[in-house]
Amino acid sequence: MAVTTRRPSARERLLASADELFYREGVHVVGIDRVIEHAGVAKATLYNTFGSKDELIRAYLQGRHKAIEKRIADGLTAYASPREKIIGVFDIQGGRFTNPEYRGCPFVSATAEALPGAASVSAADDYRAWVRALFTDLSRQAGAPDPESLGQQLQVIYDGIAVGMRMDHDRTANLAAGLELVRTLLAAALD
Amino acid sequence: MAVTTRRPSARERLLASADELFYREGVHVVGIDRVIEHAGVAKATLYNTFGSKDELIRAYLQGRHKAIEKRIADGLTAYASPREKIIGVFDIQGGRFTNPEYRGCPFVSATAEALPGAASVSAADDYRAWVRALFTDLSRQAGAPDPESLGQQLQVIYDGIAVGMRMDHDRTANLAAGLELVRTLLAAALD
DNA sequence: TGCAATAGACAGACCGGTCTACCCAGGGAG
DNA sequence: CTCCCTGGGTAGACCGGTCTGTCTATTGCA
Repeated sequence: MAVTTRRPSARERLLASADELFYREGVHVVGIDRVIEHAGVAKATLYNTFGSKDELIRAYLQGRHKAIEKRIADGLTAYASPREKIIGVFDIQGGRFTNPEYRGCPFVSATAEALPGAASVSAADDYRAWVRALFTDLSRQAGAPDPESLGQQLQVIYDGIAVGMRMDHDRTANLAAGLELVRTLLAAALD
Repeated sequence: MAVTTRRPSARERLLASADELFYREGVHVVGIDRVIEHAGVAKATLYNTFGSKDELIRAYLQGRHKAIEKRIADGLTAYASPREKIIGVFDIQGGRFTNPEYRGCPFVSATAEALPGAASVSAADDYRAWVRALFTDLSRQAGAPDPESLGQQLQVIYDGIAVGMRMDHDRTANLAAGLELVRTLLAAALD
């Protein structure tokens, strides 16, 4: 009954390798050679599959985006009201943030020193638009009088937590402060 | 009566060049050769003066730190109460944030892909400790029941605004959301 | 005369990307 | 069943360029 364990394709191994190395050490620091060596894939295969390092970075970020989307979509089913779902987003992501392997928002890191036209920039744009739409939609469903404004404020908190989680030593205090901030904001905007 | 316009020292020119290039394009992207060329200084002088690129980055970040400290200290004299001073920090920094040349928090950018022992990391630690102390002290003076918690929440907002300012297109909405968030938070924590 | 600063060659490593040559499993065709 | 071909993958040399950092030799000024 065991499923035949198919060896992952070269593309899958490349993406897994890029995801691990790019996130842990940074897209600029990690070179192509290390990605292919860690994936056990030839260099020509990388360039046949992705075309350039920039496109590999894009694929890596899009994978992160999809994973976050799925994690939040799955996690939010456990929360009932829109208001609880907003808290839920921070709870779900907070679980990731407290992971010792958390290295900050991959989109913030990848675009920190990116050139204007880089693939990472457009991938980050897509991600941030999705986050904002998520918060704005939930705010609207929760009956906020100005859902755009509330959504943007929630994103400010979301970003602030992620930055503090990467740069500060006391992650617990940071996350707690962010959650407290969310509760205060919701009480003021919805009650 | 004109002050004799002394030519800036090599150290000063190097720091000014590093500040401009490192901030605009990033500490990893900009190489030593561009820094010295823009400063009009020989490479050997750079290494005699700073010892390494890492130490030049540290000096660049320390200069940013001092400049922010001075700008806020000067600006805050225009605000009377501690509570107004808290708003004042965001007003003062918000003026920088809306500058079209704003490229995000230099400490966030410089440490985005830094190796664990890099000079940028310790410089960023110093800066963040100062920001937190600033917010915590003002919160205490404002009579907050839990100044540490309020200070940390203010830093979350501070970070979130900076990230949004770098990554989003609509900076005005981002800054407005952050300021609104600060007012809501202060009303809840101090009233 | 002495010292700091200069220009610039140089070293050694690494970068992204290209290219050649080879291997080998799978699937028709005979 | 066997043969052959195709196509994806592999290994790794190689390219031009850039990186940080060192060193030499020279210049200009006090």
